[in-house]
Amino acid sequence: MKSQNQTPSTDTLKDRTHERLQELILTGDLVPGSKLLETQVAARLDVSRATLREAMIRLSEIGLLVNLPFRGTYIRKLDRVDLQEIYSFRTGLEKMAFQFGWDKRDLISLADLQMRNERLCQTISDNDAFGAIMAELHLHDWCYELSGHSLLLQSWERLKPNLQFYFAMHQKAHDRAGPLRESHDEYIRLAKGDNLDEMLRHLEDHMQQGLQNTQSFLDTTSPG
Amino acid sequence: MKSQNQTPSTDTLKDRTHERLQELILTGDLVPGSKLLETQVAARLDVSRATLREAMIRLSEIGLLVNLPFRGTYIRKLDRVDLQEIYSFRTGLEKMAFQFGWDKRDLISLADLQMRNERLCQTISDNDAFGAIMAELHLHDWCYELSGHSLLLQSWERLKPNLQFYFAMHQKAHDRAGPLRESHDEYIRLAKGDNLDEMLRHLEDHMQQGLQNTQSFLDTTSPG
DNA sequence: GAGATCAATATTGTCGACAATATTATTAAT
DNA sequence: ATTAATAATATTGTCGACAATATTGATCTC
Repeated sequence: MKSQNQTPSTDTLKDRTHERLQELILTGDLVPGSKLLETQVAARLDVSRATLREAMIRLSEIGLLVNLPFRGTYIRKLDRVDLQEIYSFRTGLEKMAFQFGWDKRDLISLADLQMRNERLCQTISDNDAFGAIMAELHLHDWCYELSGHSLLLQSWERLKPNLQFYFAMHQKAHDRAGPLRESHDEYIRLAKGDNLDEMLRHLEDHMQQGLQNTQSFLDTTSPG
Repeated sequence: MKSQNQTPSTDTLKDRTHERLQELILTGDLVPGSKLLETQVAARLDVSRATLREAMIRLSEIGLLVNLPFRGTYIRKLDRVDLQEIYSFRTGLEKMAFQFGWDKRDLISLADLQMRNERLCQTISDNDAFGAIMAELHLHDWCYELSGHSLLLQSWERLKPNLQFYFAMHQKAHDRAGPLRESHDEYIRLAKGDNLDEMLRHLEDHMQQGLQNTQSFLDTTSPG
């Protein structure tokens, strides 16, 4: 009667703990810069310390947590320079993605892109701030999936939570803070077009604009 | 009398285990594709399973190990497509590094570059294959350090062990397999010059050549 | 009263044992 | 003899306890 190795048990407690802890960080439930007490967090998530520690390692690798041996693990702090690095690196990655994927575009994938943009516009119209963040990231996922480059995709998947972190903090600060409705119009237009260089050049602008938007709230919040 | 928090205990057993295990993989002591039995490896390294597991997670994140939940952890396999991805991604990263660092070059850093190249030539002359691998990687470290971009550097540090892995396997296959003595002459010349575009274009060729060299042995070894 | 020295507490690092799952060996049925 | 079902074994996942280190608090000296 058991499903046996039909479903080969892909879910470990460690993985679920990883997910839930990331959620807690991205929600802002755990405040940036604060120390994470293993016993306390383990109790809150109802897992053992060993399991929690395994989950935390991956978040430390990504950069959402910072681990100091024997000293403790801290939530990443908001920092202007870090944010700039995230964006400049992201720009480079996304340019790579478009270069790798440019010739792989077809009607199906372009229709997919169109859909992702429409979903983004929808969430913005609905005033669903969190949904808009997720929808924007999902829109940008497109080029990485298109590229068919697993290392590139992995790298983006590692970077994404950090972006999401800043987005969430931004959103938490002033609560009308998501992307603008027409912010991706040019992006989509060029992605559908046939001029790669123009697309790459636009990416710089697009990212710069995104950085400005996200960066703005850092002045008001943390003076350092 | 105790040094106290003068030296804030940066060394954990987990970290040393991580290093040693990576060493074992890169030496080819643990054969590609083979399964890693936790009890066995833990005994060999004289650490507990919990400690070993924490060390393995980081190696899995990098890609040197592949973890299947409840099934086990395996040494990465040699694969032609993977190697191509490593190289194409590396090309993109290194182009980024040169773009970020181009204006930061000065006499000191260029002298540093020169020294790294000389050391590489020296190890090649000495027929020190392993040393040559390390020296070549260290030469390429230069541009990432120059860029001053921590995310970019991190990304390179993650990719590097995988390259080293293929280099080591190559070297193990036919044992005269390191980089050629003059392979970096053009690279150095352009890095010292004032034409970024030319440098970037050369990078493509340089990497393509490196790929060809490293890739060659895959045919003879593993047919798949 | 400020600063240093040492004890007490809290927190992280490491370990060995148990539980859950997968793999292998055995048996039974056709 | 081949395949399916089941028992036995091996391996990974998870836990609670102990050891090592850091942090806090108290005591002492000047």
